[in-house]
Amino acid sequence: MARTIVTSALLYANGPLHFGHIAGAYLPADVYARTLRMCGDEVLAVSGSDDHGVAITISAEKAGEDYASYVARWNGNMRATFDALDIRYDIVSGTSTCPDHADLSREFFSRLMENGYLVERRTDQLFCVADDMFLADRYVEGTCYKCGSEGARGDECPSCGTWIDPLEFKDPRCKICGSTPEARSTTHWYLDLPKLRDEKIGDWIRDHEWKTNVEKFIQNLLEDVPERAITRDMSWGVSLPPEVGEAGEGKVLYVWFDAPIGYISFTKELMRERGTPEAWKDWWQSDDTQLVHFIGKDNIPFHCLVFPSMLHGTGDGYVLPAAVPANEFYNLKGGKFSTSGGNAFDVVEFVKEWGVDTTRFYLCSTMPETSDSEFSLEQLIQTANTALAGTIGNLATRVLKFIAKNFDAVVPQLHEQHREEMDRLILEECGPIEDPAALVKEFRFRRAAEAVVANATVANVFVDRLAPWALRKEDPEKAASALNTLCEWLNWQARWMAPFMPHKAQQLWEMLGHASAVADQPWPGTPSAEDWRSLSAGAPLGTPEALFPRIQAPEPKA
RNA sequence: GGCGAGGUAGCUCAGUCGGUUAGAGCACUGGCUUCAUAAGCCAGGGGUCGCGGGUUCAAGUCCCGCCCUCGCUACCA
Repeated sequence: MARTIVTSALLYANGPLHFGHIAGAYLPADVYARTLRMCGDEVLAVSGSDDHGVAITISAEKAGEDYASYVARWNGNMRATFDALDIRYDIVSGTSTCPDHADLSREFFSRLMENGYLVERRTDQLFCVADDMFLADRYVEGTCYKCGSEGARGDECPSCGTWIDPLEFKDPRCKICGSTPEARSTTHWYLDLPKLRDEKIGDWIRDHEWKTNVEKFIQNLLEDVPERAITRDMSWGVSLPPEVGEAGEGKVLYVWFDAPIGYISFTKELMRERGTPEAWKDWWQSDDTQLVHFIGKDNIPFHCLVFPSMLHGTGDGYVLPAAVPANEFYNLKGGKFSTSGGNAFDVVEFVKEWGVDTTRFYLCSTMPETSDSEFSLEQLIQTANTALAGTIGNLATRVLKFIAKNFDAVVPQLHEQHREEMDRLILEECGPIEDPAALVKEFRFRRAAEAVVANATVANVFVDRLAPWALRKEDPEKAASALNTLCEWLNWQARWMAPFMPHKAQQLWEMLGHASAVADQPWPGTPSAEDWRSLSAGAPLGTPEALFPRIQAPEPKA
């Protein structure tokens, strides 16, 4: 049995989850996991929050909260959003709350050090006495020593674009409190990415098949990959392992170092809860596992270069990612979703108003797979009314209501003399039938969503060709055979819908008279004449209701 | 400044290794149908593929230059 670890980027616990995140890394992961599970694969889906880092401590202090509860709040927001959209993981944890996280992160550090992939360096950095902390480049500002403009940041001058060395500012200011920081000497550890690259991972990256939008980015990056500091002077985070000695006091692992390790530590946490504490190794240290990271494009360097380097550098046989289906960005009104910039809305409220499945489907059908794409409420409503209500929902009601009125609300009989004609018609002559799962496995979610609708169109064409309302009078047996065929088709339609629209799929499944869960059904693939039928004539059907009631477009707001 | 992505129909987007008349959905127009949620089916109009050069028998696709948009630039899909 194939086994796959599906991860979604750990969300930085510093703000709410918005549609950009969801369309980028969470919904595709969920659809992918649901699809693989129906296909019979074993899947482990992992996500959570990335809780450490300076930005969080600063925001928490501004909000007057302690770090842990600040982080817990955003982690809670994430869980609530997942629930609202029915996005499911085997575990959603957080790097500050997962009991296995700190130890495993330190173990990574230690193993990398043993294997000679860490470099210790002493450098000068600006330290704010008032705030009692070393200042990350971005938290320093001053007058640009090249163009003289004020308000240059510690990393770059926005006026002239010069790369700034904050130590060269004549008038450095702490961006947090405005006081003048001083230079202090500090020791940090660097991940020796050039060495890791040269000792195998470079070849692996070059030879690996990446999604096209990842390929160029990563190959370029590989050319001059720098050493990267993986420690920071602060208290909120994972402390360093004891073997670094006194130099490690008051320091923690840098967030981007410990964050991806969360995928593994969360798995450990889950397996311990399940009572099989060693089972995480079967996933993470097994050659048979397929590791798939769902992320947004901004995370490409970490997941395609840095994290694989770390995994390889431990020498502990960790699996390297098989695929990193990074999405581009999902925009709102031409700009990025941004909660701080006000260009966003409350996802939970939105879903309450427009519906889980409708939202999921629309996001799938507009996902930024190959280039940035655009979210629009008008289009969502249009999609809901045409593809969902018109094509799929109406197919179900036109068939099932007709049967309820004229065929006693049971599966009509297929008369043998019609079998061949019916099969040929619907399987060959009413349009192409596509397998959405095949497209999902290629990470083509947009086309997969289209395929679900296109398959419903096949049945709509079939209805129009046979016109059962006329046939009922001329040749009732043939009408029964046609309607039987349509019931069988709906039986497929519900399963095709399940990974994308779990609730509506279940609702349709029940309308067909099933009591089971559609998500537990094996994936159907595409039908072939030999064995695509499974319903028994005379089996009672459920009550047909509009699957997707049409929605009224809201009055344009002034 | 550096790096990356993008500019294709009114809108949102596909376009593989360069290869017939450049595709889809929505929107629009016309016809058919009346089972169904004013739903369905069929047909049609609509494009100088950002601009200018070049390579080629052949360029949306490759090369050079330019314009515009967006993102990242080390905390945020």
